Amino acid sequence: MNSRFLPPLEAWFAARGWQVFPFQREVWQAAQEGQSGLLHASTGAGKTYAVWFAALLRAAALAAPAAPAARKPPRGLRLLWLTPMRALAADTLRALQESSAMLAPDWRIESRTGDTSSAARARQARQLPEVLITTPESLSLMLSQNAARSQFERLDMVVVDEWHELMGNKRGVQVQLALARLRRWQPQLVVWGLSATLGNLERARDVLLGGAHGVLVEGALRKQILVDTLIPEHPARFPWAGHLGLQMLEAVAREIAGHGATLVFCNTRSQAELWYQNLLAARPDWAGLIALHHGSLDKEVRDWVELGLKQGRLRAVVCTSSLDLGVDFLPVERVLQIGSAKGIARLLQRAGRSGHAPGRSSRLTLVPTHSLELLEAAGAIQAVKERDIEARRAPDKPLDVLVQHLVTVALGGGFRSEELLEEVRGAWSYRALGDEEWQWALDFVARGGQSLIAYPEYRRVLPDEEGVYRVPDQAIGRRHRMSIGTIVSDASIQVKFLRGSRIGSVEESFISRLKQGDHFLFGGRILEFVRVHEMTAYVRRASGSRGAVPRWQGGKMPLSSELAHAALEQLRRAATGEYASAEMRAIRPLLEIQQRWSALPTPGQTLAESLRSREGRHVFIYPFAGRSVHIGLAALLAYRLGQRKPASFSIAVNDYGFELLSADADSDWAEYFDLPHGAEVALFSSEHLLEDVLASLNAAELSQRRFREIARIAGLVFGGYPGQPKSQRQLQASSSLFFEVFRKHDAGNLLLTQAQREVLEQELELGRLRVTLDELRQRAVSWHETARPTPFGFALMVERFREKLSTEKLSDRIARMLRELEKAAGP
DNA sequence: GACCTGCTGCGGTCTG
Repeated sequence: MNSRFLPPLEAWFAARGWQVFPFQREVWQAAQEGQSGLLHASTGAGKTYAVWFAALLRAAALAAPAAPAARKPPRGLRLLWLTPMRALAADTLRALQESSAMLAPDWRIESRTGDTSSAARARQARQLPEVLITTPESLSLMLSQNAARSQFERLDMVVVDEWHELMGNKRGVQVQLALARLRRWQPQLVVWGLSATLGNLERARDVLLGGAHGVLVEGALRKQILVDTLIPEHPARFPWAGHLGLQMLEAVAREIAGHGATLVFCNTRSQAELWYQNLLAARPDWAGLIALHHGSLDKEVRDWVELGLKQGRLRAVVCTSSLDLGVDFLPVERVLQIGSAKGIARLLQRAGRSGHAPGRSSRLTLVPTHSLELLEAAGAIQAVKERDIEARRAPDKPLDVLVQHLVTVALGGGFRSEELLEEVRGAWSYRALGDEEWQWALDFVARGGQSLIAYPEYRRVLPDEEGVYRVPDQAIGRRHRMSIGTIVSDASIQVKFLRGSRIGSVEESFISRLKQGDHFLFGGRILEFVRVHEMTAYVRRASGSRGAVPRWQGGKMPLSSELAHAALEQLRRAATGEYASAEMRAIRPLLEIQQRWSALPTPGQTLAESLRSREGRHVFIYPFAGRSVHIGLAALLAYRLGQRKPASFSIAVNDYGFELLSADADSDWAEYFDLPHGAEVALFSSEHLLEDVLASLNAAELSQRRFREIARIAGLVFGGYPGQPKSQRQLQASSSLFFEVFRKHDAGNLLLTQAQREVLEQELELGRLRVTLDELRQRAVSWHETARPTPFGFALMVERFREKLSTEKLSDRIARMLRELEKAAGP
């Protein structure tokens, strides 16, 4: 490409009254020189950038040496634009088409996800448009076509929008593998990513580019972001625990009434249902002006809500992360976050949903649901000011995604082992893939591994006489294309009115607890359950205002380290009497009770509390490391204490700390924490950490759950044909069958190893657990025997999570039960 | 005196 076309490009923009920013010029310059990179786009919509990039390519195409006069300019795909969401693809397509008359009148600009008619697909199969907007899944599908290579032969540039959303998960790995393939076909390929603010932008660039050289361009437009807190009117009477936060209902309703369109973010779907219902009850005149939006509602319902937001018809929408991304809702003026945002990145993302136009600022208001969240709010506001934002880690060589990719490539023209290995290692996540691991994956798709040799449906890929691996059977190819992707969703039950219109879906377990005639709250309405037929629950509208609320078994996100540290820092200041912010002044009375009865946990000192109650002996410890670390830590300590003296513990955790409870109130195990500094160090040792963690938790059961997802991605378990979903139970049965077969007959199966690794790394956050142990060993323990639960301890006592761990000998247990019986029976 | 968590995203077949 030739840089002399940069000035005309700028003139082109200027003629349309579009401002050109210095960082934009930087991207153009770099891309024209054939460089790849990452643009840190802290503000602005991807679709605007799409126009910039298309303009750049167009200028370059015009600059290329003219084709012989008689010939038409060559057609074919030039720019591939990847977005993580279909809604974004549609939005970007619209923006590009609006400028296409001026930009490139003879270019076709299409989206692969927009028009999925067979005519459109056939046209694209013959000849791709010059600009194609699509998703990671669709790109993989294209790579699975036999003629894939020729479709991409003219490709100049790939841009990955919202890369921060993809890089940390398996969808991002899928993108990495696809890019490695495109780069191999087209070594000059220019790849750019657009990313929101992350704690590790350089790494984000490296992951995208497979470690190859690239630039990082800083988008200079820094949006003003205002974060504040809705302080409870009577902080002293605000609950010490709880997550629903309906005490704030009136205050929230007043906020909504006093401002323009508002998004009300909730952390869970059932919470959103309850808030929507309660807001309507508090302001009946808002019927039709407020709406509900979450991932289990039917697409048609959600589309209606999104349109209403866009057109400015709605005053407020109560939602979950379903509205984190997606098209821009210009009218949104305010964002409310009910309960903990759990992380700074998420908070900024949500804040950015408001004031979505140049020059306008974003405003987010935190709504605490219990007292300690005031502390989190104070920390969050500070962290936002300092832009202390979480990093994202790319998964490390997930073999399920690799196995899927092998079949995709075998379908898309076939591969030779050594060549594909080299290509795969060009993807960041597989840069350290070992030869044995490669051989294992190859063997797995060729024979199904050791234990499945007898089953032809697992011989998915076979080498021909020339050593080219291909898929030998059409049916296998069809099945594979139907299950491409890394998103595994649980089978759920459709909810429909008797007349047939769809409302959404709930989990099977919830419906199975309902009897005919029972009422439940879903989609913002009270429904009466009628019957279940073929994975569909039929309902009718019900009168009344009460009903059970469906619970969905979703992910459990822990408080991020950044936010936890920010909260702990606020405690450090409070310990020295510094209460500078409104949040901290509101929580002051509570923290003073905490200090009076015990002490404040601070970054330099671990607080341990002990309490005797009717339930037994409690120890509370507050490392502020997030709930998943606390689960591992609590189980580990219980295990290590149990090694010294047989005991049985109940465990409770939250994001701030954990509780160990032993029913034996007279036992002296708790005093281990009260010994002179050094005695507890052995408990906090990170020696034999892995063994102890595995021994202390039911790791097999956790792995089995993980394995369900892995089996789906690796293509072991087929989700069923559209319109006839297998029930949850069927899916579980087949994946657990594989799990058992592998464990018994194929212990070296690397998918099993991967399941265990994912549990340790993602569910228990072993790395963070190790860091926490190191911190705990270095800090002094401040030990307090208290007469009653402190504010921090109370929150733990009401946590419902109770995990039994018993290293106690059966006889001791029976003796204890007898003692209790005698006590209960009286003299 | 206080309480009752758990997100999001995509894709596809067959017939005549």
